[in-house]
Amino acid sequence: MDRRPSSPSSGEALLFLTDEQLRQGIEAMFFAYRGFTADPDRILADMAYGRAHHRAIHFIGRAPGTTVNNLLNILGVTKQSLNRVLRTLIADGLVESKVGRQDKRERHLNLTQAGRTLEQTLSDAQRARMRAAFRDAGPDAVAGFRTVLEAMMDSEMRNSYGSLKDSTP
Amino acid sequence: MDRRPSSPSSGEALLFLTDEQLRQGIEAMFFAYRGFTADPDRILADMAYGRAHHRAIHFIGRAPGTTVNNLLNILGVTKQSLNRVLRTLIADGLVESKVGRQDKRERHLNLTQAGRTLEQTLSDAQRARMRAAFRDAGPDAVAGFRTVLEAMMDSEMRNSYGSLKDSTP
DNA sequence: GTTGGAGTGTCAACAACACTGACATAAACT
DNA sequence: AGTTTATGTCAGTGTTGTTGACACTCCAAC
Repeated sequence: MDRRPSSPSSGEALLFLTDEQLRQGIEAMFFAYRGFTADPDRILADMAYGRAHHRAIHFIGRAPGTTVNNLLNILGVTKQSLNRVLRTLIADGLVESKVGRQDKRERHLNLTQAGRTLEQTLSDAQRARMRAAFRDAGPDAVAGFRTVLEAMMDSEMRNSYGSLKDSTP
Repeated sequence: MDRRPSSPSSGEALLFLTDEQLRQGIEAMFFAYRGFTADPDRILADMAYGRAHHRAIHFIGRAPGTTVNNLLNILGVTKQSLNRVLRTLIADGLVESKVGRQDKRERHLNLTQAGRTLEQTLSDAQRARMRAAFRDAGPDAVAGFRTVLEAMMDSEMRNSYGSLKDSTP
């Protein structure tokens, strides 16, 4: 019903995207995301951790000293959900939580040495796959990949993403 | 440690990917996937369904008459997990299951009219976002996006993806 | 032709991780 | 002093994944 054959009509540089092309994009996203999380999932399955722990560790490693509230915004989960994960990570000595100096209500989160080690392990597996995919696809494809992904984010997410992207020049 | 500055050295068209570039790719994937599922998730939250129902409906709509086992391979979950989802969808009259004619062990799955309607609703939301992202990014970026995603899949997934991709010329 | 194994689908119970709602504490702000 | 903000916790619920056990069907070897 929404199907437009690939016959241009106006003078603009419009993209005529068929239903089928869009569905293929959707499925590519589904399968690729599964591949994307497969390696860390395998590693974490052996420990008592899951994907939620991985995400917390990743973003704490990425923005050391971040507050709980900031992490909450990045991850987009409830504080109860995050708290369950953080509690186990702190109890297991992978993350440390320090009361803020200026604002003593805040807790600043950092990875311990053990936390950094696990972060490296998980991240190595995921980066290896990403590196292989990037290498197979070539530089132009990588640029396109990034462009489409950024366009697919919600605007609030784009803010979180952008601040992380710019934080390490 | 793995950090290589962007200075080419050999004659090959190698990509020098810094740790930072790879991390950005990982985060782009994370945030984009959230955006990608956000719209259907919102719609499904009002009904008694979740993302698993969406996936089942999508792939049944995509490959009508498929068997439970085939769906299992595509989705990559246990048959028990899929069965719970299918049971509710069948009970609610969105999917119908017919015993195979040749092999009576198999069940062939199809969307009912109501099922097709829901599939359209969910798919419309997701396609709209995908279309907007594709349009913003441009044709070259779209091609790159697809290339990288295909390279990121596991090989078994690539088979499922490929067969779907080719099924509708 | 019967038996045994492989393939397929179903039911039950459990674990992980998300959610809401309510509440407590401490610090900061006005 | 009263309100807001940041964080943590307890209890309850829902979705979605898991394993284990079991029934039915097919096919092939005996």
